[in-house]
Amino acid sequence: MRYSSDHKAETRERVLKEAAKEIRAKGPDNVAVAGIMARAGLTHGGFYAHFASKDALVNEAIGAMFADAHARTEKIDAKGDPRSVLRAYVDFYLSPAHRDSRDRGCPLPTLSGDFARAQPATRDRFGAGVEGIADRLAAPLAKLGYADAPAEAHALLAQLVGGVALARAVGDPELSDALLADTHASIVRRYGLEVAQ
Amino acid sequence: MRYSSDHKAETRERVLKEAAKEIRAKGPDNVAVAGIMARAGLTHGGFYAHFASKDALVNEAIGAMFADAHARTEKIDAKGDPRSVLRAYVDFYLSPAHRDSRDRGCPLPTLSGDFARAQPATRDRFGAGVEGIADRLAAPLAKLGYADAPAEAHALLAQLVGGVALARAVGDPELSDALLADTHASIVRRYGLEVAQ
DNA sequence: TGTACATCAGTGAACGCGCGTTCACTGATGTAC
DNA sequence: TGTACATCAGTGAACGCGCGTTCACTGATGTAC
Repeated sequence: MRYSSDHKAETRERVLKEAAKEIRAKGPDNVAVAGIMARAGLTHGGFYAHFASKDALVNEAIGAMFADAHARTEKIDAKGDPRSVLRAYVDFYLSPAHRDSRDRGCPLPTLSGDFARAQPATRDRFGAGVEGIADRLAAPLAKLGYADAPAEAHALLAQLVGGVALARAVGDPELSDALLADTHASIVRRYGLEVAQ
Repeated sequence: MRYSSDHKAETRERVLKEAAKEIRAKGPDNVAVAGIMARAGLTHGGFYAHFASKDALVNEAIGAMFADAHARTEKIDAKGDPRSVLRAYVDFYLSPAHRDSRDRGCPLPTLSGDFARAQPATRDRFGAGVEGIADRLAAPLAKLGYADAPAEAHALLAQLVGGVALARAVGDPELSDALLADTHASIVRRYGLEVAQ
């Protein structure tokens, strides 16, 4: 069955997208090649026409995950006021909705543990994703007058990631909500984001 | 080979301890029953005389992990001045040494991703560990006059956990060091911990 | 005190299963003539 | 325009391997007599 010239590229893209979702939801070690291919409407045998190995897929999926998360919050940057931008990020990031949708949200809280044990090439890609998100936080922080905005962005990102990571891992729903709310309040207070929104 | 009456309990404890180390280092899905038993000087067949299943072992190992991490930082609480206590925690937590010793450090940065996907019983145990550490941070915060010390402790713990989680996952050593240092500086500034230590 | 037996922590072979990977094959379509 | 062939994305059976779990067995020691 021969297809149009870009059919293969489209299939590859579809597999990558499914992989990016599954990996965020289950972690790289708990997704199976056959499962991802089935989600993409294919059988597992064809996988190796697109990727050299499962590791290679995971590696490439990292880029897709960050791109996906980025696209989801893109319009936030359009708000002019840096305080509003920052507040919108923080509201989204520490929301119960974000906590409860691992497969569509930011890869950092779910996967930093898994990738701490991964190959250097994989960790480099992950690091690039971290810097990408930190840069997006640094922009409004710089506008707000923070002298070392990149450093401030690191500290803020750490808190966002930790808040969601803990809220997701904890069994008790009340504790989970409290972790989100308390982290949120701390950030809002620190950066003077009360009035924004 | 019949042994002294508490021999079995000692063996069980040894297996648990090895499991707690291995799980922190590799994640629950990447440790094998046979491997843990071998580290404990036994063959894998005897495992089920001590634990009902691998899941049960992981469950019990969570308690051992938090107890181990707690023991490692126990003397910090002895410092009287709450500012010194807090500063010592933060110094330890965000140190390169802690980042580089996953198998002996705090379970939160490494395992919150894995346990977000675990059984409710497992997540409840994990949640108890989170609250235990948060309580230890809340004590000095309360002494420093924070009105809602438990909430403040949640926000601080989130930042500590996120900082280490990111620093461990990232490939570039410079970025990793920067994440630790920037997070550390942010906390020191916020809680006025410059003078202490 | 000495002997036969029961106990039970630990051994090691075996099982079933899921998964990553390989490979011979299919069959629709573009291309050469 | 029509026919034979080459291409190649995708199929599905099969492989080897690691792992969780089971189970018949071992053999040192406590206990009953």
